[in-house]
This record gives sequence, C-alpha cells and structure tokens, in this order.
Amino acid sequence: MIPSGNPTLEMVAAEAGVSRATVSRVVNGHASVAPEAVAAVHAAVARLNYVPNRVARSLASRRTDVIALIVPESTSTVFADPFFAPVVRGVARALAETDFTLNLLVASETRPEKTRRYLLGGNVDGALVVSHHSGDHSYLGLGDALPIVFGGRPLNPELESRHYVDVDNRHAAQSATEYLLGSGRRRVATIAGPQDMPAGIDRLAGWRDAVEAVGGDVSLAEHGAFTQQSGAEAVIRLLDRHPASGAGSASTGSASTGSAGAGFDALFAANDQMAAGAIQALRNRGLSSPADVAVVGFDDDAFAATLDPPLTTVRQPATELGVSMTELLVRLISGEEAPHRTIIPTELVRRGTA
Amino acid sequence: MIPSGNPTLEMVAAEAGVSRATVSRVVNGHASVAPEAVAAVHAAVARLNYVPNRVARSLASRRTDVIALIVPESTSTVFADPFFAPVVRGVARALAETDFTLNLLVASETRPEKTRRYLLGGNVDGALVVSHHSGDHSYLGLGDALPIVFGGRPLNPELESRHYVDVDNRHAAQSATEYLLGSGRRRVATIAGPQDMPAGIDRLAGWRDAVEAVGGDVSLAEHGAFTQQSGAEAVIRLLDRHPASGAGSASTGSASTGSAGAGFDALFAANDQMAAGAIQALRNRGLSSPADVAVVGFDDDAFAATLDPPLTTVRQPATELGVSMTELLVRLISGEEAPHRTIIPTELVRRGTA
DNA sequence: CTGAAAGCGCTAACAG
DNA sequence: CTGTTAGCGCTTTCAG
Repeated sequence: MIPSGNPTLEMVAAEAGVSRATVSRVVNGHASVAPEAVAAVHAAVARLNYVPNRVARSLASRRTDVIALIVPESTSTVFADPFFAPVVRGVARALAETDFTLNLLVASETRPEKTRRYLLGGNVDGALVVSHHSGDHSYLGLGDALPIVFGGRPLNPELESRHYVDVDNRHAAQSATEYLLGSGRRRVATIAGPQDMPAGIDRLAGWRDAVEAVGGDVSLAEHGAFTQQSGAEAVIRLLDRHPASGAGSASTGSASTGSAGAGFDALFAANDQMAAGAIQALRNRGLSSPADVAVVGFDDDAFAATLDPPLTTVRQPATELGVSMTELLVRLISGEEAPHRTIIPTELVRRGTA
Repeated sequence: MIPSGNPTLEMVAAEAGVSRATVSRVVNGHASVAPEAVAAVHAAVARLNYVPNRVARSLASRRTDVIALIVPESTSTVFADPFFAPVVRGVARALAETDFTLNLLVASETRPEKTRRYLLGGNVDGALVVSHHSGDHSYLGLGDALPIVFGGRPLNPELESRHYVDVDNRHAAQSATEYLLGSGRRRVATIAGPQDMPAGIDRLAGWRDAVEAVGGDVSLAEHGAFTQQSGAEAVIRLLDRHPASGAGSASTGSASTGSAGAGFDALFAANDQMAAGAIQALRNRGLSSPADVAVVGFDDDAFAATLDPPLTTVRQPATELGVSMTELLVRLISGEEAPHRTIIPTELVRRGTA
C-alpha cells in the first residue's frame, strides 16, 4: 500500500493495454466491449486495486448517485423520535436495490447556508426532507434546483407545489373518531396538537369532521404540545370545563372510587404521548379507560403497546413512508413525472383503550 | 430561476470583470486581493446567486470538507440505541465550528463494497466509525487510504494500530466494583457482556481485577447478551449456583417475603439493560436492591434514572466521545500527528441501588 | 495584486 | 467494437 493516491483510470488503461474510454466502458458496464478487453481490464483493475474516483466521475457525468436525507440538527430530538428510525430504515431499504448511496445530512440550524451550499454544490442528485416540524423554509428555494421530496404535508402553501408524501392525517383522525362514535360513545373529545404543524391541524380537522357529521359538540377540544405532560394538562382542562353532565354517559362498570365523572365518554388524542398523559391524568381523577373514557391515540409509537391497558391508536406506517419517499425521489431524479401528493394509508390498531 | 444549471465561476468572473483566478481567491477568502475586486466579485456573486460547485472544487483541490460517520445498516437498532444519539450530537457539535459537513453514511451490510467505494472514491476527507459491535472488519483496509477514527476499542488487534477513542471500560468496571466492595459488601458478583465485544471483555476484566485484589470469588460471574432478558436469566443462574451461604450477608432490612437469600450481596452488571433485568428477577425471588443485593450498572442509558429504585451506574460520556473522535479526525485530516489511543473518563453515578 | 495556463480523473460524443 | 478529443468547474502554480 503505497501512501500516494489511488490508481487512476489512466493507469488501468495502460496496465490493460487499452484506452481510457474502454476502461470506462467496462467499469460502467456499458455494452459492446470485446470479451478479451473486458477480461484484460478486470484483471488490471484487480491487480491495481482500482477504485473509481466518484468526484471526477460526478464532475464529468453530472450525476452523483447520492441522495441526501436531511435532518435538522436537533439531532438529539430526531434520533430520540420513535418515528424517525423506521423512516430511515425505509429509505435505506428502498435504496439498497438501487445504486444510490444514502447520505444522512445533519443540517446545522445555526449555519443553514452550509447545508444549502452542500445541496446546491452538486454533491447529491436529490434530497429527502423529513419535515416533522414546520420551520424548514430553508429548503423552499432548492426545489427548482434539485429534486426534493418532503415527508409530511408542507405547512407552507408554497410547498404544496412540491412533491411530498404523507399519511392522510385528516381522514385517519376522522375514522378514529367515527370508530369511537360507532362503538356507542356519544361525546368524543379531542386533545389536538399544535396548530402550527400540519399533523396538528389536520388531525383536529378530521376529528371535527366526524363530530360535526353527527351533530356533536365541537367545543370538546383542548390543545397540547404532543408531549405527555401537555396531554395530561389538556385533559384536566377538558374535565374542568366539562364535568359530568346530564348526558347519558356510558360510564357504568367503572371501578372508580370517588369519581366526579366526565362530560365526555371518549377521547381522541392527536398523538400517543398525549394519550398516555391523558389516561394517567384521568386515572388520577378516578376515571378509567376504556370504562369511563375510551381513548384512541395516533402514531402507534414504541410505547403505545406497552401502556396499561395497551393503547388503541392509529398506526402511521413510517417505514413505508421512507420507502415511498425514496421511490418517488428516484423517479424524479431519473426525469420521470410524478404526482406531487402521495398519501399512504393508516390503520387503526385496536387494543385495550377503545 | 432559469432551469438550466447554476452559474459557474466563469460567469461570475465575466460579470465582475476579473479573471476566474481572482473570483476563486475571493470566494475562498484568500488574502491579497484588491478591495475593489473583492467588492466587484461579491456583487457579481450576489447578482448571479452563485454557489460554488463543490464537486469541481473537490476534484481540483483534492479536498471535500466532508467527513463521514459510518453506521451499520442495522439502523433500526442503531437509532434505537440510546448510546448513539448523543454520539451524533457530539460529532455535530464539534463539526459546527469547522467548515466540515457531516455525512452520516448508512452502510449497507449486504453490499459493503458500496460503502467502500464511496469512502475510497474521494467523497470524504475522513471517516468516523462507531464500532459498538465487533463485525466491522470491512474498514480495516481503508485505514491507510483515508484517515479513520474508531469509537470504541477495536476488537481486532490489527486495529490497535488505528486511531480510536474509547472509555476505559476496564478501569471503570474495576472502580465500580471497588465502590461496591468499599461500601461493605463482601461478595460481588457480575453479569458480564458477550466476550466477543471489547466492552464485554474489558468490563469483565475490570471486575475481576477488583475482586482478585481483595481475594474474592471470581467464579461469581455469568454472561448475558446486553439485553434485559439475558440479565434476568444470568442472575437466576447466579442464584442457582450460589444460594444463600454461610457468608455474613448484608441482608438485614429486606422487606422480602419468603426470600431464599443469595450467595452474593452485590452485583456489577456490564450494562444497564442487564442490570434492570437482574433487579427484576431478584425481586421475583423476593430479593430487593439495594437491601439484599447492591447493584451497579454501566452506561447510564436513558432508562437508568427512571428505574425503581433509580439505578446506580457508570456513566459513559457519549457526547464527549463524539466530540473527541471528531477533533481527533480533524487533526488527522490536517496532517497532524495524534495519539492512537484516546481515553475519556467515566463517572460513577450514585443513585438508589448501591 | 492578478491573469494565463495547466490540470484534477473521468465521461461522452464522434469518428474510425 | 475502440481510440481520439473535448471538456465537467474549479484550484493553483507561475509569470507578470
């Protein structure tokens, strides 16, 4: 191993006794090269331990075979987010069958131009942006300089013209609510997410769709921040605002002690964390789930099934989201047309709380 | 936004009325350029919205300003690993102050050559390998073609000649055991990790060092697989092999019911997961911690503090590991000499179990 | 302080 | 089927 740089294509050409063009052809698997030439080149490649310089290839071919998955630098949060790992897995899986290499780019939030320049500097053929949060306006301008696929509906209307794949939060929320209504519950409350995130907005809208359809009470809503704590607080507010009313409640077999009852008999929480917090808070008030309040969450995160009772929730197929985003991006990179909006189906997972 | 490619340096030169060389100089902040020229170039850059092509720059300068953090494709596992997120955070933090861009490379385990070629193809200036597991022999050969820093002591002796940063598992384990011994416990058992991983090997060795120093019983060891389940099973085996003996046990205030007692009064588990499993299993046998068996874990993972009682453990400074690895790599890239072995200190976190 | 010229290693027409 | 010829966009001596 001589410390001096790697062998070049030119050296391989010399070694094999052919021209550089021929070497390039066989290395890239281009058709029509004499079998002998192919063999000679392969031999030379092996002998020299040649590895093509991708940078040079990129410059010449204007392709990189690399796609970037951009994650915000709040990496700690990102990696802790149970939703994220499966998405990455999906992306990696979809890419495994292609010749693309994945490039998880940790975008410095303090120096956004660093990322911008990287992306625009010809380092990647396309990018995937998982915009769990709303603040990624920085990628707005890149859209027409580089194929980009967003995960999650963009909040910014300008981005509606971009390509994105998402779950149908609104419809899923509506279905979950209808499920609650269909199981005999009369007053379905909701703990909505932040209204500056699409997931928060859409899930609330879906709940409202279902409630309005049956002439229900759309004031049974409080907001949380997608955290357990905020879920607990929200349900307390709900309880305070709507104590046990004359409404024919379904609470009968409750093992509750000095329960004050609740003015609602079902709850749709915009994510599992908040559902967990809510159930805990209800219990502290002597209300149990599902007996007093049936609860449905959203996400089916890693903890949903381990709660007691296990949480009934709307499962988001995160891996499929990753796969789907990737396939879409690859299609865009190869110049194909593709729909701007791709929706992947969710699924209600019935467990113990509803 | 004209769909045709980005403006080139040449166009900027024309726009600014200077040569390409001059544009290059000001763009790269090289000294000695006439103020007027600088201004003209900046103006042109802004007007044209010029972003340098990093690929071309790379080819010409033979630098990329990118470093890769390689993670095995068992991504699901990796991202789920509570140890991983802080390492990434550390890397990102250290890099934020430099001009390097981070490139988290998900290495396809089914197609290792893909990664190899990427690394050797001039895409990055150096690489970080977090070798939590032992199987990464694939990076062995890269060492003298590209600066690489390993996280965690390499298992393979050949790698000892590489650069790596690690915590001193052996010494930390020894200290933890000594702590147990120093708090009046006589018989300290251990649940060791797999003996094909450095962390498993070294932590066991450290425990033995301490036990032998006081003439203790080094047969009080069982092995686990770093999982909760395996920790529970290991402690059961320990219990079966060493039931309550005549040894003056420290078990006094135990609230245990029909406790059979244990032939050891302290336990050092090679990681927190196993410690958690062990405590659970002990409890099932009517033994409580710390009353009957004092327990110290290793890692201080995300769950350690939430156990009941909270787990006393050896904290691994994962973020610092990331920072340290990065600083080392950057130094290597700039051609500086650096020590092959860097050890970062651990810390015993005293909580409720010992 | 600045321009001219020569590549970095590879791909891609274009003739043969 | 294969060699020749031009570059890809930028950095970097080397003169001036």
